[in-house]
Amino acid sequence: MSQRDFVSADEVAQRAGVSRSAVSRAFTPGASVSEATRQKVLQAAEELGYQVNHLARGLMRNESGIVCLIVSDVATPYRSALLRELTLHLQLAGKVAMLINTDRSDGSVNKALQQAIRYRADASVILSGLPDKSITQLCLRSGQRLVLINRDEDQSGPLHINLDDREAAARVVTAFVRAGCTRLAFANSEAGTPSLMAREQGFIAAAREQGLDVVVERHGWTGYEAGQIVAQRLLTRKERPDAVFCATDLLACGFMDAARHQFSLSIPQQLCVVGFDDIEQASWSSYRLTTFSQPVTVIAREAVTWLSESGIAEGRSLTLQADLVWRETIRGG
Amino acid sequence: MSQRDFVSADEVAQRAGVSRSAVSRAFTPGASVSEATRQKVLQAAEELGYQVNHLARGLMRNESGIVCLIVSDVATPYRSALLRELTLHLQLAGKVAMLINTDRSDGSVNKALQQAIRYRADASVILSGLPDKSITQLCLRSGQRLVLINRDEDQSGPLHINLDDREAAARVVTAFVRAGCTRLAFANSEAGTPSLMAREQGFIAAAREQGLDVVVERHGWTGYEAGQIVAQRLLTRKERPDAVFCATDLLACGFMDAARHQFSLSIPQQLCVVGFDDIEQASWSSYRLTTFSQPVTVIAREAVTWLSESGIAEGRSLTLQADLVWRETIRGG
DNA sequence: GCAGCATTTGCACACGCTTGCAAAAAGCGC
DNA sequence: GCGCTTTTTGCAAGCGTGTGCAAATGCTGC
Repeated sequence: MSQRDFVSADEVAQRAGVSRSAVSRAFTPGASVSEATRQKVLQAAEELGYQVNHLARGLMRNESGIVCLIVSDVATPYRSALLRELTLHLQLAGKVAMLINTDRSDGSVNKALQQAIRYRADASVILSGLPDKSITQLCLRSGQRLVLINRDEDQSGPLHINLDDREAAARVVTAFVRAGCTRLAFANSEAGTPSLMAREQGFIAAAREQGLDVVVERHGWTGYEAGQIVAQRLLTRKERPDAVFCATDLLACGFMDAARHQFSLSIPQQLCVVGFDDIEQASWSSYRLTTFSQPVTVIAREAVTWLSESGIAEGRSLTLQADLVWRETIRGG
Repeated sequence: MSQRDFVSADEVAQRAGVSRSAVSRAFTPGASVSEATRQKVLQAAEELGYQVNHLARGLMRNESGIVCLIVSDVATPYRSALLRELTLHLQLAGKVAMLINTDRSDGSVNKALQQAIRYRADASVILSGLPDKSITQLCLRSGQRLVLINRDEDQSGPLHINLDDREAAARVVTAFVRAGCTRLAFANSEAGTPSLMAREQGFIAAAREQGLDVVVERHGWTGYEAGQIVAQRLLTRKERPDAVFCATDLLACGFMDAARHQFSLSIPQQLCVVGFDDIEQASWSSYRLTTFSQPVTVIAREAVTWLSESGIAEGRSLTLQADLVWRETIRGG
């Protein structure tokens, strides 16, 4: 390392002609300092370019101001949108985000949580994967807060934020039926995350209530290519589906592109499609996809207010509704 | 705050029946500990769920392991891809990423850098905006490393990583001319960042060498909608362009969608389009956009190796080439 | 000027860790 | 066993900050 030499409170104190405690107090809202000395301190700090050392402050206050965001596939539209909202709200709350990228294994989530502990993060938000119970217990025992987004599995202690995927899926069935569709299909990936599976199961259950069967096809990881592959499989069946619910907008985009360009199907005339997430691309005029919008802003707001509230925070479970935004990939509406 | 109570090295020492220094050394690679005690320590740590406090370690070692990533518009495809690569490489190098979201103002970049100083980040990587020189000087003086990506303005001290935008732009002109295009246009946003302007100017200059004029249209911020608006303006001219270089893939997507769906133009038969960035959507079969791929992996690797190399790091300037990936929005090739 | 009170200030300890230094232990050759 | 060298260990100081406590200062009303 090169010689590192940040200016410390001592130097500021010396320059301002006060004690070091005065400096500390000048930077602590509500501390007991006269306006006169506070000004002297602030000016000296300004001149020297002093910034409070948050490592040391965190050590003393036992509160680092750091919140870990644990997520895989950051570069995905929905994930990055959620990330944007979270960091934004965190910054507004005076916290700072530490970003940890995981692969799709649960092991890497465990490692990420350990990193969160090492930096004494005030809280961790888990957007992907599911950590071992022993690790989450360790976090909670250490007084670190935990937010699980769309992770389903309920344990007391953390804040759980989930969408009502089953209810959404049921609405899709209704819309398809109303559009006169009879051959329903569900396009999914093999990721098997709680929310994806809930959508699938909710869709099948609601269809059955209408006396309809559902063809399910799953492939790979939840992305554009998977959508194309699944389209390949679904659209070559003798009984070609006339309505497809895609577990994800990304899947839907791949699916629609394949349907149009390889199978020359027109949407929604010959094929209705609904997605989930309302990523930006869903509104592009090549897609105009009818889909459910994830309330990312609400999710972020709820998460941040919960994890930054003072006192001990009770574990809670929050279920939000996803709004169906109607565009043009489904007849009627 | 709830009662926070992380297990400390003392507790581990006590359980393992050794001194606190031994615990510290057991967690310091290359420190002087016998294998026997190290094992005792590691086991005790395991049992208690101990994790080294990196705030305290950072305080002592004068090296926090934190690297700040300063970026606006995280949710944008290119930015999030770069972010993914950076966090990935940082983690491989044993660092951890602190993510700071800025709006498009330079002021917010300054604030972000101050935050980086507060957490005593080992380095900061700036992906958007340009901080005041006084702040960057403060960073350097404090021994914090700085990486500026596509920020152009050269100052000694930081590592600068730039693309050869002008050269790329010249290649586009060549390709357009070879495709028989004569009415060239450039679609840009009003953001005016160095790389966007370099592409614009390089394009104009290269066209002039071929004796061709360029119509330039700029609108709003660099996104999909801007591309649509710019298309509106360019495609209603009496002399309709037959080749458009879009400063960004996102612009190109909006542009193409407008060209096709509102103006019923076919690409590349009636209109050639080239983008920049090679975002994922550029390869989607609705676009199949010919574009330049940003070497995000190389950028991330170079940045991380530079900022984590020991000794004092000389400021450097690195110029990379963007590869032209040929798809189907330009005739010939 | 003085007693009585509220406000401000500095001292010193604590936070959890690393590391130089000297003492203790271990290994080695005889 | 003894002197020697090498390895391991514990002590204690220090990193930069926050904060309780007691001393000091300022203010008020007489």
